Amino acid sequence: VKTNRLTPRETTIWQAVKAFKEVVFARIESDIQQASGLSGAEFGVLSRLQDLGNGKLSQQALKESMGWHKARLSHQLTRMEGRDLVQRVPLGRSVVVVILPEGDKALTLARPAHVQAIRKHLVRKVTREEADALLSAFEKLSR
Amino acid sequence: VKTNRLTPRETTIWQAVKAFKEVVFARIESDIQQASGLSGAEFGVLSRLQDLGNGKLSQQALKESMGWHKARLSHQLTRMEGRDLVQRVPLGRSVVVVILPEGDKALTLARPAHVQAIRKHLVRKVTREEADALLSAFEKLSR
DNA sequence: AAAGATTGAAGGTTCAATCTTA
DNA sequence: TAAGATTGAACCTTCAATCTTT
Repeated sequence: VKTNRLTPRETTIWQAVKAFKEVVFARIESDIQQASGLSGAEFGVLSRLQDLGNGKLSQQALKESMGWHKARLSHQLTRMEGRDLVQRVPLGRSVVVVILPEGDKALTLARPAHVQAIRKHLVRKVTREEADALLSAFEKLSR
Repeated sequence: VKTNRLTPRETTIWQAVKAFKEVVFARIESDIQQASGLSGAEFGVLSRLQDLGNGKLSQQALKESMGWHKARLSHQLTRMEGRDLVQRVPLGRSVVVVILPEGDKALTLARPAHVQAIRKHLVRKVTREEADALLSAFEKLSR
């Protein structure tokens, strides 16, 4: 059948999905920001620099690990250099990204906040069974 | 206990949630854009103008129905006026927003694409039971 | 003054076009 | 040339500051 409208049930699902997306991420990122001044994107970049490269990583490797497109990372690094969180070091035709002291300091503040926020706003809010159900549903939906 | 790291299970949940958020919305908005040229935000504004006000709504009412802050709507309307999708009409100290022919045309194309996209990328991918589980989990998480 | 709205800056994201260096 | 990266434009979002009209 050719329909132009969602059923009430479909509408409910769609609304719930939208609300979830907006609310949960906003809360988690807000907690990280309060604790460290870092945005979610900044935290992601800095953690990978520290975890995967001990504070130093090629832009190429950083791009892969974030799953980002080159332009996205480039713009992000430009902003982060402006805030003295990282520094770019040209190397041949590529670039190495290095954490600066400011970035390191902020990351130290952000790490525990990140863990606590995910537990508070996500993990602890559902039972183990509900979490399992979410996981299997998300797996099918993201395929 | 004071921990600085998520457990493997927590990490899995967090990754799944992030993947879900990025993938599902990107797919749905991409389908709408292909069919009509409208972004998700534009589609939201135009649908409400049509559904709630028959093509014409006060900016105030539009803001409420979108659940947006004033600046967000103002910037959005500025862009949409630039694309000739809507027009602002000053009225006392407030503003009435009117759909223009371009907006109406695009909306006609977008509506069926929106419905199909939600079914294709969301509703049909999970069983009824899984959808119920998602709904109850989202309800708890968004509170 | 207060309500309704706009503006500018800063951060984020995507695309296409461009630069740079091996 | 081609890989690695940058740039500019357009869109999106938030915050604080600023009109504007009653």
